[in-house]
Amino acid sequence: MESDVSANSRLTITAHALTWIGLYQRRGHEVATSEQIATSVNTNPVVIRRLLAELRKAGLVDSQRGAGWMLVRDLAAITLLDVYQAIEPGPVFALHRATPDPECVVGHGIGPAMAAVYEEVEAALRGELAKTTLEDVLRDVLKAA
Amino acid sequence: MESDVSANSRLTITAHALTWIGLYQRRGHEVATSEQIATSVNTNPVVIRRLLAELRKAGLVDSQRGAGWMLVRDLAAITLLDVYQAIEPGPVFALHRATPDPECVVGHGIGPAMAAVYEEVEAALRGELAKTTLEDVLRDVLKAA
DNA sequence: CTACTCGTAACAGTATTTGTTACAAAGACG
DNA sequence: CGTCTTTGTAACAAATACTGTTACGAGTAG
Repeated sequence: MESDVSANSRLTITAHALTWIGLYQRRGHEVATSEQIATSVNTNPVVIRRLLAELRKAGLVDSQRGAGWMLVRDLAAITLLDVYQAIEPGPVFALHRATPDPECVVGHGIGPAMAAVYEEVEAALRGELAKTTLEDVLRDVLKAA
Repeated sequence: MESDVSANSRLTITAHALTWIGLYQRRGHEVATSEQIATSVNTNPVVIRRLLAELRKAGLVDSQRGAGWMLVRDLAAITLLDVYQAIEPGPVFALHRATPDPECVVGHGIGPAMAAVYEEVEAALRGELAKTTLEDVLRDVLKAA
């Protein structure tokens, strides 16, 4: 009814996947398959492969056919900002879809004014995401168990 | 191609509308019509009425049939956070759509862990939006002219 | 060769945002 | 009282995004 599916669960899913791989590797395994991860996340393996493919482009994970996925960096060296930037290239806020009336004072100047604000907002958002590493996330997860 | 329409322009449009009303009133007019505002924003009047209707619920503006819209508070007393909260009730990030595997350590603990992070991120976002008033926006707009 | 898994295209279903038309409702005013 | 203006909303279409799903080709290991 008001489940708000507009919001992205991509960061949640991806952080979940990476944390799972990290814990699995820490327990002595080489690689994790997308199906194993998908079982924990409760989704389809293709969803996992799609997201992890983005992370591979960003150099956070690597994969091998017939085997599975592995971390390139340690969990402590990956922040949520790294993950966010790998999977969410777009901004949170957008300017006008259609160019406002340039004859109007407000229509002329509102774009740059709002853009300046949005830049600071996104910087604050990124700064906050950078504070948390996946090691922090795993610590919280294990503490809750 | 890469226009990123996923991002919301609602905050931009609404801030534009309020700033326009504020300037119009400052020039001696009582009310502004949705059609006047829509001309400056370059959109349909119904889009303006829909967004301003949300703001009316939040007590930021008022309207009269056959007349138009007016500010309830001064521009200096309205922050972008006020506007944001009036039109964007949902969070930026969402948790899993389907409940993750509760048998898995990660699946069990990842939800609360990410929720805690998201809460701080949204707090930072709100804090940043609260720093700017519509008076600040109007000042920027007039400075650019 | 066989089996396993990744890599990816293709598609459907759902939801949101935006733009648009249409029309009823409420006031202002002569 | 009748007319005109504008709001208040419903209804609909188009564009976009996200998620889930099936299908199948492409590597790699044993």
